[in-house]
Amino acid sequence: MKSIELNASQSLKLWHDVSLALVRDGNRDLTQRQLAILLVVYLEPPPHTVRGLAQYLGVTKPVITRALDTMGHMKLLERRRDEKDRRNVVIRRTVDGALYVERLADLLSEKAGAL
Amino acid sequence: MKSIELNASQSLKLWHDVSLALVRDGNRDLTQRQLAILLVVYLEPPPHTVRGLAQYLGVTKPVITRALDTMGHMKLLERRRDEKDRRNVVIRRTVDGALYVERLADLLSEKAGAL
DNA sequence: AAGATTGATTTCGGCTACGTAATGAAGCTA
DNA sequence: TAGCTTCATTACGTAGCCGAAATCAATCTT
Repeated sequence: MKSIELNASQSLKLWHDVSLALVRDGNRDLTQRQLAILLVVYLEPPPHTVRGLAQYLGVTKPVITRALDTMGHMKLLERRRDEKDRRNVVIRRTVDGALYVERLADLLSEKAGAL
Repeated sequence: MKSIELNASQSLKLWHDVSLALVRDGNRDLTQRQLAILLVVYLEPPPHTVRGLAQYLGVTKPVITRALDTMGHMKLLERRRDEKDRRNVVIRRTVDGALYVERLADLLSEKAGAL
């Protein structure tokens, strides 16, 4: 496995390179908040609820609801009622979302390797 | 100097951690595009023009103009007429902008170190 | 000097996200 | 079962960014 040494200046360059690649790809779909939410759902252990995400990210619940609307429509994740307590909505991963995150990881990996 | 080994999964976690920190800080000011523009200005050698940035980032010129309006108002960078060819606008760094980028670098460094 | 070209900005109508507050729906309590 | 509490969503008015096309200013061409 390829690996690198990473210092402050290089991590900044990594952020620059990846941001640049995302912008060039026309990746205007997700806001910073939406991407953060997506990563939490895919990198933190489930279950995820609206309230939980809102609290974890330090934003209001409508922010989460709207992000779920948008990303749900993109099929990047999925809402499901919690059958144990039907007030809750459980956010679940999807195949498309997993692919999206995987592509981001590939991009990061590629840019990190090029440092 | 602290340094780490970075693979695909870890770089993804780094992105997650930094995104999360930015969202939690209420860092809702800059869009992904704006941040990308800012980093280009601060990490790539000058001079930077509207046309040059637009071409480099693969966006239209009005996108750059508007981003400069916004970030100029935040004092993150500065417009200046090019005296050699007064059609051009040269984008210059500012103290506030440098501090902003530096804080991002610190954040990245901190999160990278914690991996 | 007239017209074409180049660089940046402004205008336009449209879309998306925002925060706050109100509403809806489910579960809990007494 | 009536009334709180909790979770999520919707409503509402505001603000910002979008792309495309029009405009403005400076320079170049001939």
